[in-house]
Order: sequence, then C-alpha cells, then structure tokens
Amino acid sequence: MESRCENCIIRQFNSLRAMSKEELKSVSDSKITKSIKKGDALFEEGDKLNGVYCVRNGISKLSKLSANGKDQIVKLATKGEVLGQRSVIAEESTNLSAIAVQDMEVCFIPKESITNTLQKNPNFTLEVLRHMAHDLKEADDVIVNISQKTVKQRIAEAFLYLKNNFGEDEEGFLALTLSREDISNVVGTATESAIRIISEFKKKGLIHTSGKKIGIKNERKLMEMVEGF
Amino acid sequence: MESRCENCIIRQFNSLRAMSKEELKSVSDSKITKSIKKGDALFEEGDKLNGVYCVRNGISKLSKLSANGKDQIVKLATKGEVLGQRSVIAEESTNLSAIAVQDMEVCFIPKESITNTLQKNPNFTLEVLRHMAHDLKEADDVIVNISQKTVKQRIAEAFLYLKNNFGEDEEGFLALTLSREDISNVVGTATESAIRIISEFKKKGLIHTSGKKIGIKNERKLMEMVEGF
DNA sequence: TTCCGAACCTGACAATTGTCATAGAATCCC
DNA sequence: GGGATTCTATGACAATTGTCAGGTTCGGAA
Repeated sequence: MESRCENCIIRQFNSLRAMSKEELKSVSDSKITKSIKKGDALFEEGDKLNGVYCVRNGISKLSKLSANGKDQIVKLATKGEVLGQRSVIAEESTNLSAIAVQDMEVCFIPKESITNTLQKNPNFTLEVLRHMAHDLKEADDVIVNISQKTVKQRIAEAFLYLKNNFGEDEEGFLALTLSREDISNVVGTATESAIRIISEFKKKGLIHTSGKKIGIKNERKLMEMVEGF
Repeated sequence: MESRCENCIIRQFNSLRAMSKEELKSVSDSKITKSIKKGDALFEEGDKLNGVYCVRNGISKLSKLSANGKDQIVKLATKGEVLGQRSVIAEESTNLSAIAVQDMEVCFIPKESITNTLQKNPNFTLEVLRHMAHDLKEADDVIVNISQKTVKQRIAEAFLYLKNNFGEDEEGFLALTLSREDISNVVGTATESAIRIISEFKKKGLIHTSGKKIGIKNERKLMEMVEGF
C-alpha cells in the first residue's frame, strides 16, 4: 500500500489534486491511515470533526437520523471522495453520520492541513467549491425525486444508480450489496414496502436475486418505470 | 437607491463582503440593476448563466420541474442572497428555475467578475464555499424532512419556517404570502392536500387566514406537530 | 359594474404506503 | 453444531395521500 499522499492515485479523483507539492507533503506527514470494518462509523451525527476522511477503499453511507427513529441515507461515498469537508469548512459539528457499508480504508487528514491550504491556495479552494457545487446539485435532484416519484420509481432508480456508480460483479449482481433496510433508507420508505416492491420486481422479471444480492435483468423496463410508464 | 456596490448594505449579508476594494469596484462597474415583477423568471432550468444575481429586494423561489409536471420548490431566496452561483462555479447550465414570488430588485453581475475573483482571492472563494456548505446542509435537512415526515408535519414546519425567515406583518400574518400551490410545491404534495390541511389547521385554531394570507395563532402546537405529537 | 379566469375549497373515491403481526431463512457467536 | 439474533418475506389492515369532479370565491379587465 502506497503511504505517501504525493503518490496516491486516489488523489486524482478529488480536490487534493489541486494542492502544491509542499502542501501535499504536509498532509502526508500528518495523515493517519485507518481501517474501518463494515458497520463501524467514521463519525456520527453531531460529532465535531478534527479533520476529513479521504476514502481509499470501500463504501460509506452518509445518513441522518430523523425524529421518528429512521435513518435517511443522503449519499453513498466511495473511493476518492472526501468526507467531513462540509463540517470542517463551516466549522460546525457534522449533520450526518458516516457508516461503512463495506470494509473501508481511509486516510484521516487533520483539519489544520485543510484549513491552511484553503486560506492560501485559491486553486484548492476553488476545486473544493466545485465539488460541493456538484454535491448540492445532486442533493437538489434527490429532493425532487423523493417528493415527486413513487416508492416504486425511486427503488427502480436506486438500482440503476447502484449499477452505474458501483458496477456489477462477474455473475451480474450489483457490486454494492445493501441490506433491504439500507435500500429502504436510501429511497425513504418503510423496509417492508421496499421488500414488497423488490419481490414484485422479481416476479415481473426486472431483477433477480440471490440472498441479499440483486441483479438487474431488464434495465430498459426499469428505466421506463423511473420515467413513469 | 444606492448604486455603487461598495456602499450597498446588502453586501454585508453575502460573500461579496470578502472582496477587495478594487474587485468590488470592477463588479460595480459591470453590474446591471434589474427590476423583476412577481411571477417573472430570473432564469429558468437549463439556462446557461452569464452571471449571478444579487438580491436587493423581494423574494424568489428556486424550483425544479419534475417529470410529472409539478414544480418542487427547493429554496426561497431573499435579500442578500446570491443566485446562480452554483451554476457559474460548476460551469454547467442551471438545474433550477428562479421565479419572483414578490416584485424584486436584483443586480446582475457578469460571471467574469466572479470567476476572476474566485481564482485570485482565496478569502472570497472560502466565503462562497462556506455559503455553499450551509446550503448543502439545508438541502440534506430538506431531504430528511420530506422523506420522513407526514405532509401535515411538513406544512406545519413550512409555516414556522416562513415566520422565522420572513417575519410577520402588523396584523400578525406571515409577511411572505404564497399561493396554495406554492405552499404545496414547497412541501412536495398535491395542492388539494395542502388546502385540506390548511383548513384543518384553521379549524383546530392553529392558524387563521384572510384570503391568501396566513397567520400563526398557536406556534407551540405547530412545533409539537412538527416533532410528531 | 359585470364578466371571466384563476385561485381556492370540498367531497368521494382510489391508490399508495405504513404498521403490526408472524414466520421462515440466513448469519453470527459461543 | 446449536441456539440466539438479525434479516427477509408476506398477509391483513389502517392511515395517508392523490385524483377527479364539482363547486365557490376572488381579483382584474372590459
């Protein structure tokens, strides 16, 4: 495993690429590499973060607990994404929990390295800004989807999203396997409703399953369903 | 009306305050002041923006059209807010429409003034970044609310939000009067459902109405309702 | 003023979704 | 390997929400 940030490929995918050699060196010297097991938390809602997490491997769900005790998953973050930025930048405690849905490898970067660079390197700041602008757009899309589409449409969309963003394994199952509960927390519905709709999709030949694993059989029909046919 | 950005009080409320004297001067020289009538659009979903809009007065709804033909209002923007930033920064066409819900006065600032400053003045960039971080957090909250709360709770919350953010007039009505349709588009429900719930609130003595105008009568009960009692 | 259209309101009904209860299947841990 | 626990699944039912179809009221224009 490469342990110098300067040489880390992951950097290509995130805002760290806009850092200068010296800045990267300082980040590299202060970072701490951590292994996170599936189900463990990187941080939890309300925590004050002393730094950000750069994901080298694995996938994390970012979720928020609602008053009625249900989690809403707001985003799934994978290799190359930086978590906790929003909180560090706004100097607020985080509004989301980050929990591993697969074993993960992350680098913890103390916030000083980040805030120093933010104040000195406009390219880096702009790069972070662009990323956040993108996240904001995605959040807007989620709002519209969740309020205007039926649960069925949202589940169909979630499967397509999982395929497009995380791919499939050799047997044609979605590479990212989520529990039924996680799926229902992504689309914002009751677990039983999600299960029922998954069964229905299976009966209609849109998907096939094997245990928790789900594979897409008829992508076109799923897409039509998302559009409302 | 003050026409030099350097002297504009609005600037105190947004990221423009982080600009240097010279930068502000250049913005001021290139800006165009516009009056927008209630119902007219500042820009529409899909437009490529050549600049941003700084709101001097009035209120705009930011909304996105969904496949089924309904608008979802994602945010209400008022005095001091800058619209179109996200799109200019990400160099994408906008994902939202901005339509005046009251007569407005705005300053159009060509994107060059903004992008130049973004590249040169890290304080400004950081300030913009902080604002966007805040918007992103709010968007996350909206996602959780919309997916986990009932329509009734969301409407109660919307009224409290309107009171806290836009205040009340002398007679105790919400200062920002929205049509029933706009209200339903804020909470993401059918217009009829919104109307029905407004009637119910009125019967229960939680609010009082006069034409389109709505006044809050029992704030405590509304708050309890939002919490789920 | 009077008319017209838009906005508001209400009822009846259907569809969607959530809740509760229960049972089987898978998984984990000793 | 076996028992406990968690996850998946399904039925029955209730609650919520949307849709359609009609009204009424309001505000602006002729």
